[in-house]
Amino acid sequence: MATMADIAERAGVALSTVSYVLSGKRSVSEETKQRVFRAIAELDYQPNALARGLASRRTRTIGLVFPSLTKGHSEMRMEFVARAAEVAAEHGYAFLLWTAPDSDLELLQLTQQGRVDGLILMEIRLHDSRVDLLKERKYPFTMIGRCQDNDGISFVDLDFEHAVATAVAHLAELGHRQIVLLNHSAELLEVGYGPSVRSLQGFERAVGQHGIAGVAVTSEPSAQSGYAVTQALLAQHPDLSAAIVPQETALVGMIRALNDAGLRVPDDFSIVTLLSARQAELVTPALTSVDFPADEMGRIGAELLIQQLEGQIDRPIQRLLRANLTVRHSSGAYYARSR
Amino acid sequence: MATMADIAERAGVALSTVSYVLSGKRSVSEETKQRVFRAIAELDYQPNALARGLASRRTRTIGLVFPSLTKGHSEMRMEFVARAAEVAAEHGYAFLLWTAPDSDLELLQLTQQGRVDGLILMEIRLHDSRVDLLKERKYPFTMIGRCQDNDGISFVDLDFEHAVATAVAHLAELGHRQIVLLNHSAELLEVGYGPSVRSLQGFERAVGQHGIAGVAVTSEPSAQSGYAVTQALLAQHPDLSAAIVPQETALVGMIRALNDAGLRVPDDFSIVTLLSARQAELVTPALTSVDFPADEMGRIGAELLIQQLEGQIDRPIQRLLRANLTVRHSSGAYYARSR
DNA sequence: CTGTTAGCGCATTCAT
DNA sequence: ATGAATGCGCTAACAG
Repeated sequence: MATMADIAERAGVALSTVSYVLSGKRSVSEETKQRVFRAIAELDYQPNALARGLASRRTRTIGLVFPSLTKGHSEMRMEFVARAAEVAAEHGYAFLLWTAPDSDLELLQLTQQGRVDGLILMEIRLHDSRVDLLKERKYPFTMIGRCQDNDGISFVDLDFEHAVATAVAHLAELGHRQIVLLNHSAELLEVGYGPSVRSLQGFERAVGQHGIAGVAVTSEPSAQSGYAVTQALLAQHPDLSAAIVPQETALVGMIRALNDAGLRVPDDFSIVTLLSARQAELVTPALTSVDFPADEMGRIGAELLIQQLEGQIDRPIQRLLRANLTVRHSSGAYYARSR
Repeated sequence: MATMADIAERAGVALSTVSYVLSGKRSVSEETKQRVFRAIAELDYQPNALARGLASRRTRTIGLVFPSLTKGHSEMRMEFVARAAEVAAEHGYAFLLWTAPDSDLELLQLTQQGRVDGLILMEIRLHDSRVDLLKERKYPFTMIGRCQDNDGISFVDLDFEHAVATAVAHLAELGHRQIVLLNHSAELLEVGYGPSVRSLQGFERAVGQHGIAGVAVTSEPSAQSGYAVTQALLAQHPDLSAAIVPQETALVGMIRALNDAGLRVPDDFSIVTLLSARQAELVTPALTSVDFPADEMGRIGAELLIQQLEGQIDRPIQRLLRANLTVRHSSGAYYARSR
């Protein structure tokens, strides 16, 4: 493998000149440039990223701390990842996927290994020790999600309160008087997982404003759990006629429980999902949804980090996105209109 | 940030001794070891991965070349990625996600930058120039998928012929006399995308063996396309009573087209999917599926590469997995049994 | 405009 | 069992 020294020798210039031709950090005569470029082409030279990183103290690599699979990865999370990786590449950055450290210590170690210039964090809790850690060390990072206190941190998040309120308003307008929020797992709510907590807050406020009855329950992320929870709900609240469901797995269980109870969706029971458009398209029957802008969040998360690393911003940028509600119908006529 | 020199000074030993304590590549007295470890703890030292990689010519990082989002990423692909990343971490490797280079040149450059020790390739075609390229350069890599000729290359792949044949057998046994394969897009078939080609081969052979009529069509990966293709199918082949569907998006379109035509799934029309268990669980109504072992393939893909990098194998390992058929029912009773 | 040189932080060879 | 010294391939300060 050719090195910079090989190029310098072949082009008959100093090693540093090759470096400067490549970086453009000082002017080089056109003729010299051409000689260098020719040598590079002839020797099929490609700069060594490690040596570059070591000398410049910049790796041009960003990392994303990725929640472990075993916790049940949602399609949404993967949309963040895929889009963030793509954006990184567009900006000339490599993308390191780091499965979630069990302890904050491991996260700290990652930051000390010099593999990446900065990190994207996701699955943020209202009070998150990882955030405190990185903040204290002044390590560059952005969040997909947000804490309670976000002073000095760039993030992109969905306005869950608004999203759920939108769903409630839609159902209230359809005439529903008693609706349920099938929230994420009880565990997530307890540890202060932002989306869970804020969805619940938005739900309670909105049902109050619309003067309708609201029941909030949690479900594990599985069809089994969604099925069981729905059965219990139907028994306890026979007047329920609609649900807001922010998770795909429990949603499937709910639909089957309703069907088994003789209720057809959406004729006898309305459901509004909170899913990415990609996911919502895959649900049968077609359901109205508040569209979680997952790829947009992945994109912005990566862009904010890169901007921060390149000193393009002097203070944190905090983006709180609002999701739109898309009314979907089960009939194939839908396809004709949506084309 | 503490460096090895800091540790050496604090422990009162040579820099190289610290290195050897860490690597264990030569014996060090117990007492010296302890002094070094204490210094490491006191200074919160963490080795710099770049310097290590530069000096040792091993990064302990593997890369996965990831098909671009714009081509429509399937849940399956993300399962490969997530599981491979997890396995890498378990083995102490970092995991670089590289969005698919448009050209082979870019792939070549990646291998020359020294960022990774080896690559995992996916979305393999029967004749794949990327594979030829890496093979020619003797660059370490493994495939999730396989080519026509796989001499000297480790891979893990699903036996698609067998998978589709299993589905055909199941449908034949149920009494179906005319069935359709709703294959991946025509484009993928044309470029020789392995799963498409092999699924088709398995389908044609199996329908022949069972003496039933088989119709093979392609669909773009969208509900719209699945809907349109199904409408055309029903018009041209009124005796069709079952389908084999290896993609989730077209599947949704097919189900809706059937419903709009007054056909209920699975009562009036049988569908066997070829999806990961994770995906299949999310389909409503519940459908029998040949379970694509996506995470297993991600795991093996990563493990084969790491074994190869660590010299644990002397010749290629080629794993062709067989998928099992899971019979699913729409009733909630299913949950009770599957628990 | 260009060349020389000193590190970046570590692994490893050569000494002892 | 340990130290000293060299170099991995590059960036950037220094020198002209």
